[in-house]
Order: sequence, then structure tokens, then C-alpha cells
Amino acid sequence: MANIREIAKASGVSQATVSRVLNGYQYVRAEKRESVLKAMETLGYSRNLNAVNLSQGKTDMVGVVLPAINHPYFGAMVEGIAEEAIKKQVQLVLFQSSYEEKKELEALSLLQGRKLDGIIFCSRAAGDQALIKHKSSGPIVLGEDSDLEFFSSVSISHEAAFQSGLQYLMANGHTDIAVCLSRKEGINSLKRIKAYKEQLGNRARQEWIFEGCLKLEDGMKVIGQYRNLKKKPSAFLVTNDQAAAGIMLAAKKENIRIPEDLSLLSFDNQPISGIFGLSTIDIPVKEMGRQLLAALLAKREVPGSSERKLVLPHSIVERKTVKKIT
Amino acid sequence: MANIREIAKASGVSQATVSRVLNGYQYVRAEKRESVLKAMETLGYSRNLNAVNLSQGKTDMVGVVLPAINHPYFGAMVEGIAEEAIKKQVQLVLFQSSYEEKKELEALSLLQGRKLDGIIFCSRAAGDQALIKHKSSGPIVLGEDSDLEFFSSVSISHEAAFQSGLQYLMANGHTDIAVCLSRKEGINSLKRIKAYKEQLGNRARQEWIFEGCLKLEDGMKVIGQYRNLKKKPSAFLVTNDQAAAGIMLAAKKENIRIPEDLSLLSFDNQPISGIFGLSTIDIPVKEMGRQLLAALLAKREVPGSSERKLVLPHSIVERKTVKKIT
DNA sequence: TTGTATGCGTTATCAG
DNA sequence: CTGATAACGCATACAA
Repeated sequence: MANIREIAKASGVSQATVSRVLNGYQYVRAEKRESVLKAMETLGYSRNLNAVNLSQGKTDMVGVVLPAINHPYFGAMVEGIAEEAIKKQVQLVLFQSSYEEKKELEALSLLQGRKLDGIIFCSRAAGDQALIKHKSSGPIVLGEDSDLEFFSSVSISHEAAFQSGLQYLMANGHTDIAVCLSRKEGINSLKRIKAYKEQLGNRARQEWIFEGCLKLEDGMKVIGQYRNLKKKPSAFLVTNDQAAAGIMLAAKKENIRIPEDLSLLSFDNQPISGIFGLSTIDIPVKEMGRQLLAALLAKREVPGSSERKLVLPHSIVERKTVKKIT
Repeated sequence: MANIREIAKASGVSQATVSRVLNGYQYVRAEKRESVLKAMETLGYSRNLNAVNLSQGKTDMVGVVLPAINHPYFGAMVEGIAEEAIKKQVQLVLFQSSYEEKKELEALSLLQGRKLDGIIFCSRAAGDQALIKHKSSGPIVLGEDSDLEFFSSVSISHEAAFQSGLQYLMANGHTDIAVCLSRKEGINSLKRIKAYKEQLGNRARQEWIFEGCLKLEDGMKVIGQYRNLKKKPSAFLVTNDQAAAGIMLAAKKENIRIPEDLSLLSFDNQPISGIFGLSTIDIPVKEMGRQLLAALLAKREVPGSSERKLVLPHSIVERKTVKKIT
């Protein structure tokens, strides 16, 4: 636990010189540098980062808030963030929120306490007000398709993507379309329900809106409910590949043929959709991650700079789960 | 960005008193407390945690190193750790290593820099030497069944569990047993291979040892290789439920009946094993997580205290994937 | 190229 | 109950 002062004393130089050696500063005479290095070696010195952070007013750590670390969608996003983080030499601190506001506030309070240089919200439960209140604590960027003018954001247009999904199904002759959403509340779900009702008009049905579809198991449950439907849809638009795969799995068990009996179009284009031959809507999640970190660091660089809304493109990947009805 | 000094000035008290208010110290006259609180409110004060950490010499943050955050086994372990972390008021910082030593060293260097009060290695790629070198940096505990005397550890006896799995299969009349391991190297895999060869004697076959079986997809691939085997085993002992589920999935596709044609016994007793009706060996992973954090904090409390090796029990959960051969 | 002095924001000790 | 003041360990502007 030796400190810089002891090293200075042991090597017969000043603290400042030790600091220079520590930071690879060039103007240090070779002999002194050696002497400092040797002293550090023998005394087992290691830099106290808390002191460094305090002195520099930054930590090179950024928080990443996301509902579920193990969900492929967010997993891919974190991959993108992490890739960029390595380039930019910052450490990531992950906060799994499970959509609990309390967890999200934990991250915000670390930002406020200057332990984080910024926070990326991949998705969130906290309301706008909670974030706005923390705006002065440091840079915050959003991985969501939000209208919130106070923060930079990177995302696709979820509304447009959802609409084009519906339109694709309709273009294939489907008029009875059900949807599976990831959660009840949440800015995206609300927009999607709106789009659903608008696109389908009086063919939209409340009992065709399934909520809480995040994981494989969730998708499997949907088929159970599907069986009990008096009027059955001919197609499902599912907001993530996992749930859609679950639907396929359960459908096979129940001898429901896909796509002959039921068409499926999902979102994300994660590896599992390839394995299952799922038609899906590609979202450049990883790229979103990269851009999110880039946006955050840009804000850190120039604190007052204006907020940017980056909207990335989506595209339909046709595979084998949508039947063309003629 | 007001600091404690400005608050002191604004409220007409000393820094010390402000600090007392900040920390809920009781001996502060009510009026002064009010005045300080008001000043903090109007100046928008928030505590700089880097300064606090520097001053106190601790951060109340602990690092958790694990290969894959999204793997159910480690997911459950982190759940246990997180549960305990809330009780003990510490923040978790997760490091996904993907079994890359570089990532693990990142965590160690934060420990060395005093940004972490300790590290839990749920599993690791780094060799013993790398850890031992960092022993003086702070408390380190291991979630593995290691003989390493320098660190406390919490785990089951992987060797005994693997053996009892083999014995269970043999007790059910199986003599041709193949095994799926999670990775080639790694302390556990080596022990398991040893146990396999010991138990089966000359019935053990090199081509019946499958490695790299971590995820569902990995299990699916195994069936592909199984098809090409001249001599086929009658049972698989698989070191995690995910891979076993993958085997079931692929087997169904290939019209291999389970357990009629092929028996399956896996490890972990994660939810998916229940869904698939998998016979499995229960491991109290979550409890391991709790105990790991407890052990770490015990070390933080009493730095010199002796290392403890906690071995938790495992048990076989009989379901429907092991056929009794008579 | 090097040293001195000061600041970073708290906590904690020690008088009073 | 309260206030000075010394740590905590490092970075850095300013001189030299």
C-alpha cells in the first residue's frame, strides 16, 4: 500500500516526477525513471484509482442500464457497446434493472456521485421526469425511440418497423393478425398497440394482443392461449425472435403447422431466428450499441453540446414462416 | 457541483458539521441541521463518492467475474450474489470474461486500484499464479471446487457429483456412457475426464467425450456427431441442462427417442430441465452465490482471516430421461 | 528536465 | 454539540 510519496522518497525524486513516470510523461531523465521504476517494484506500488479519479474529475467508467442481460436483444446491444468501449478505453458497469425503477436509480445515483462518467439506458422503466431530474448529474443517452428532447438517443423507428411488419403480413394476404408484445407498459408497446389498431382497423381484436412475451417460455404459453381462441388469427407479429421460437416449439407439439396453419413474423434477426428459419425484421442492434457509446462520449467531451437523435434502418428478412395467402 | 465547503459557508457552519449532517450523525443542533439541509437543497449539492472512497479506503463495490452472464448456471449464481449484496449494501460490478484471461485481469486491476473491495470468481480462465500474484490487492473468493489453499471457495464437489451421475446411470444398467463437458480445459473438466475414465475403465472411449457443450446449440451439434458414431452409447451424462435440452431437441428431429434409444442425465436443475422433463443433478447454485458474497465480505472485514472451503451438497432429481435397462 | 505548492471533496481526530 | 485541521493519494500549474 505504498503511495506516490513513499516512492518519491525511496527513489530520491519529487512526487511530481513519480507522477510523470506513472503517466508516461516523456521529459524524465532515464536514470531517474529507472530509479522510480525500481522503487515501485520493490515497494510493490500500485496506483490508487480513487485518488486519480478524484483528482481528474472523471472515472472512465460508464453505466449501462438494461432490463435483462441475458436477453439476446440486449446482449447484442451490450456487445456493440463493449466493442466501442475497448476502443475508447472505458470500463462498462452493467445494471440489470429487470425493469425495476429502483435499480435504475442506483445507476443514476452513481452518476450523481461521479463514479460514472455517463449512463446508457438501453431500455428503462423510469419515467421521463426521473431522468430529467438527473440531467445535470452527467451525460445520459437513450437506446430507445423516444421523443424526449433532453437526451441524445440511438434506435430504429419502432413504430415504422412495426407498421412495416404488419404491412408485410397484409401484403401476403393476411388480415387476421395477432401481435405479441414484450411488455404491457413501456413507450414502445404503447406505440405498437396504436399502430396495430390503426393498421387493422376493425379487424384488430383486444384478445389478439399478447403481452409479456420476452422469452422462449413466454412464446410457448401463447400457443396455449391461442388454442382457446374462438376466432383464430392466421398470423402473429412477434416483437422478438425468442418468443417466436417458443411459439414454433409449442406449435409443433400441438401439431399446428407453421406456416401452413399459422404464419409468424418476428423482430431482431438474432441467431435463433436463423436456426428456426424464422422470417424476421432485422434490427442493427449491435451498431446501436456502438453508436450509443459514441454518443455518450461525445457528450462527455463537450458537455453542453446539442442532443442528437440517431435513427438506424431496419429491414425484413424473409425466411420460411410467412405463408402467402392467395 | 457545489462541494462540502461551499455548503458550510452558505449555512454558516464548519465542514465537519456538514459532514455530520451528511452522515446522519446525531449530535447536531436541529437548527444547524436544517440550515445545512436547506443550503444543500438550494445549491443542488451531491456528494462526490470518489472523495468518500478515497477518504474511507473502500468503495462498497465488489467485482463478479464470470464467463457468461446469460448462462442459466451463472445467472442463478449472480442472483444469489445479488440478493446478498442488497442485504449487505454493496454494489456489484459484473465482468463477463468469456473465459478470456484479459477480461479477468481487468477486474483484478480494478481491485488493485482500490476501486473494488473484492472479487468473486464464479469461474475463470486465469491460472493460479495470476490470482496468487494479486492476493495482496484485496479479498478474492472462488466459486469453484479448487484445492487452491490461498483463497476461500464455495462450491459443490464437482468430482463427487460427476461420479454419482455416472454411478446412477450404471445403477440403471447403462455401461456405454458418453459425456458432454462444458470446456476442454478448466479444472472441472479435467477432474471429470479423470472420473469418467476411472469409473468406466476400459468401457470409456475418447470419442465419447464431447467438449464445448455450454448452450442449447452446442447440444444440438452433439447429436450430429452422435449419428456418425460406429459404436453408440446408451446414455449421455451432460454437464448442464442447456446442452441436454439441445440434445433432446435435435434427437426429436432425427427421430431418436429419449429415453428409449438414448438416456440423458444432466446437471444444474435449472428451470429448463423441468420443462423438458430432464433427469438432472441439482446444484444449489443460488445458495453458492449467497455464500460467496458472505465469504468475501468476511474477508474484507478481517483481512488476515483464514481461508474457508465451503462444500455444498448436490442431489439427483429423477425425471423422465433415464431409461432403466434390465 | 525537475521540484514546489496547491487543489480535488470527504472523513476523522482532537480539542474545546 | 462544534470547529480546526490533518489525512486520503494523486495530478498539475507554475517556477526554476
